[in-house]
Amino acid sequence: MDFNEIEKKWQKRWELANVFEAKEESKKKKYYVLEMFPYPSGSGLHMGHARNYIIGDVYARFKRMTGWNVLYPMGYDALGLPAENAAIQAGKHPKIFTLNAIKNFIKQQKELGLSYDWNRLLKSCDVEYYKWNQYFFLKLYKKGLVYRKKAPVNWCPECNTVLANEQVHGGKCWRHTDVDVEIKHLEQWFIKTTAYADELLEDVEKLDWPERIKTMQRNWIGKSHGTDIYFKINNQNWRIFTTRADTIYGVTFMVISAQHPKLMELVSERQKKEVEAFLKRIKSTSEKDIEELEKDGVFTGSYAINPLTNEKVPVYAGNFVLAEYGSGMVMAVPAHDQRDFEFAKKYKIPIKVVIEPGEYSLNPEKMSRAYTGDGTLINSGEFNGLNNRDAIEEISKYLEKKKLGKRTVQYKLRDWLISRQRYWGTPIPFIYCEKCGLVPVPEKDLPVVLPDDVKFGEGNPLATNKDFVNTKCPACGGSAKRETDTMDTFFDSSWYFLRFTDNKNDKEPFSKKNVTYWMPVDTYIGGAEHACMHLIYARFFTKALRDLGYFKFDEPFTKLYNQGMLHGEDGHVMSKSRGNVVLPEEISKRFGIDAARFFLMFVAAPDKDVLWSDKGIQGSFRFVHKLISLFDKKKSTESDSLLDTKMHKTIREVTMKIENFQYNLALIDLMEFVKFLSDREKVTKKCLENLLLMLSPFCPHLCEELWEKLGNVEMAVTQNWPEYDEKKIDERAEAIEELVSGLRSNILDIQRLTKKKRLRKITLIIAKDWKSKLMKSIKKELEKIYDVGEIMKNILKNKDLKDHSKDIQKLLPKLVKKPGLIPRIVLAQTEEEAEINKRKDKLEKEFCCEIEVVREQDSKETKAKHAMPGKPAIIVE
RNA sequence: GCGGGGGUGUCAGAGUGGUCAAAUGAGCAAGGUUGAGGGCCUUGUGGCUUAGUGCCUGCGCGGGUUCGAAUCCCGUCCCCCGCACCA
Repeated sequence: MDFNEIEKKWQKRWELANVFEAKEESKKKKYYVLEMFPYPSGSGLHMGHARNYIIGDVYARFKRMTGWNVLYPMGYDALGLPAENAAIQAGKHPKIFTLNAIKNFIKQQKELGLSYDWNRLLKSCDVEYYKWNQYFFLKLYKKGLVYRKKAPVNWCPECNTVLANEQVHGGKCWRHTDVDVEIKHLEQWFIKTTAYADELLEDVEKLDWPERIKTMQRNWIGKSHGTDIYFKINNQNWRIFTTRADTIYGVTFMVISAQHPKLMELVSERQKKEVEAFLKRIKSTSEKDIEELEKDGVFTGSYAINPLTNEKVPVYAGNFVLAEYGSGMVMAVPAHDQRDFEFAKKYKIPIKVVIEPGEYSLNPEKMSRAYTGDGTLINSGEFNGLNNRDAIEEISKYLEKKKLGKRTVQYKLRDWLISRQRYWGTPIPFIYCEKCGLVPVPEKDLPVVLPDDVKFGEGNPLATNKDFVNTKCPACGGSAKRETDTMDTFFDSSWYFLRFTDNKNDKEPFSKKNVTYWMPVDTYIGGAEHACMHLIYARFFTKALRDLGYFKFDEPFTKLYNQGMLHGEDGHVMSKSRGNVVLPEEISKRFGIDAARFFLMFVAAPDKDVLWSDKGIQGSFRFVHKLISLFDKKKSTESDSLLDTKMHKTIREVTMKIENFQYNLALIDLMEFVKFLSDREKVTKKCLENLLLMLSPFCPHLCEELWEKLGNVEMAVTQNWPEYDEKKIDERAEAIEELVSGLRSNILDIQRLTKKKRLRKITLIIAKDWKSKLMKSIKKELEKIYDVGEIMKNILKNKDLKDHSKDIQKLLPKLVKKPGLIPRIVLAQTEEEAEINKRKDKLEKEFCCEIEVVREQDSKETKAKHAMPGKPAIIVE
């Protein structure tokens, strides 16, 4: 069988028949499956990406077959820095670079057999898409959710432009490795995400998301209760935020962020040089880099007055204080905060203890680290003796009364800095007019089209394009200049899922009807790396648009599924630079894409990180062949209880497991089913059909092919998912089968161990003591009826049993109040014996010897005593 | 630094209080098939022992809770991921 040929054949047929098209008119209930908006990287798609999409594809296919009207679209987050970097370095225009990359992606994705509705395709670099970015930006502006503020940026004097953190390497420019990056403060556009901080936090509870992602979101929003305290510095009030108002008597210095916009106001003439030198030492704006650095700081020359003690303490500028959080300045209590402690030690600042642990006393001279635990207040004036937790409350109240402070709520979540000084993004639709100031582009003048003809590598490409920059003021008609900042690409990915519901609409971003029908996304699939930023922005956007009246739902993604990462065989993340990339097309050539899909879904649970294995896929390849040869078997129309049991049980298990994303386990069940069918002489057509249908989400091409070979005209993808009948599942038939096959392997074992090729006579002695087997069966039955833990608790109430855990099992039946349960199982003994007798002929034939079946009580053999409960003993002559 | 996740057999990975010496696949070994190899099929694959039952050890390391722990708790070591201008 030529796999690549059948892949092409079915991909074509699916496309021609439009089987994956999502339509709004349907009697079925809608289901929206979505994978996170991929960035079409220039290096194409590797196995790691493939795994992600296949996880979604399996689910979408499964949902379609189980009776849902499924929307499963694909689009590309096409704007962004890598394309622009390529433009600067390789001289390729970002548009050509990106469109090529997308073309490649689509081709590769189609070869994977993914069941997207390609009619819904989106590219965020199309004007038809990004004009709606501008539209929404203006809506948010009107709603008062957009503002401008100075913020620090990386600046390369050589490139004459702003650099992304990514373009800064060790404080130097990525293109000019000997040029120091400077920090500039520029006016930037912000979106007030914090306006929704509370709702974003509260609604986390409503989401059916992995608990760890929810935790990360909560931490990211980082709501904390604290107190604003006013310290006088140079006769001006400076607000500082603290969660530890209880330690205010322990303040021995203050630290202002090195990035604080008003820092220079505090710097005295004498200290100016030193501070400037310090600022130069700190190159990058990135917090990551700051926090990896050692605590570093410099005295500003100013002193702050503690509002409660009236003590004068020095103000330092420091690299470990965040300008963006709280007030950008902290009161430092070295005795009770580790960072403050380290700083104080370094600059020989006094340490003042204000909390006593209780069991022992703290000596500021001898402390090796800060004491951050709870305790009783000392050295704190009238608050001495209070427990420190109560003191937070008391001191805050006191400060409020004296108008020296205020209790507040502080969020770690910051407003979203949305402007980028870059070309390859959505132009921010604003105009600067000398007379009228900042003027929004009127909605009717949208879109502001990104010009193609620009120069890269010398300053900001948009700013140097005269045709773009020079324009007329929409208010007064005078000459004016366009905003040259573009939007963060997270803006694009914050609402793309809405556009999929109505991607061709040129009158509005989406119709209310469609968005109401399809949204919210039922299952959203993507990596945990988006746990904070993208998912917060998208949630924020949804809430903001809801309040603008576009729809009524509060949350965009009902359920979130985090897929794991695929690593290369060397254990590292797959990446071109590591050279451990595995390409789907190469694997497909060797094994067919279905075997690859099978392996990827089989190797581990979809949410786990796994290692690619070239050897491992061999097993999947073998399975595919086994499956194909299964179809050469004789087909029978007659079924039996064992076959029914296996089939219905498999359907039950597989259905449940796919629903829960336990693809790996579902595939094991299917493999075992195939093995079972292969070992039988005849199989029914129904079995084979159901098998194919269940396997079709994983190996769609091959299943279509085999499905057709069975004589079916309608495609497998259009079929309904097989249903199971609980009544047809006969656990006992299975148990007997197990017993007999166990017997067989026992005989084989003996053959091997005795090295006798031919056994003359085998005596099977059926043990009288079936207890153990019985117990197991009983327990299994019990588990269906009771919670086992409950039963154990009941047993434990009987004190005498405490030391006899092994006996507990034996006592289980006594606890069973359900009559009839035990007799039914006891009955099984004789049935099993009969079953063995039935198979005797077959076994004799197989081993070419005589087989005798006796019951234990009939046997004089002493060895019969050792007959294993549950398995017949065997005597070999 | 802060936040999140994870350490299971030769390997990749199931299993998250009891039916566990631990699914499944890979690897390795033996046997069968084959002119040979490959492929395929069967069996085995922690240790000791038995024809079989059994016992010991065992899920990063050290403690604890429990009748019972890979699974829960505490401590500890190591690895991975995110941290706001990468998407």
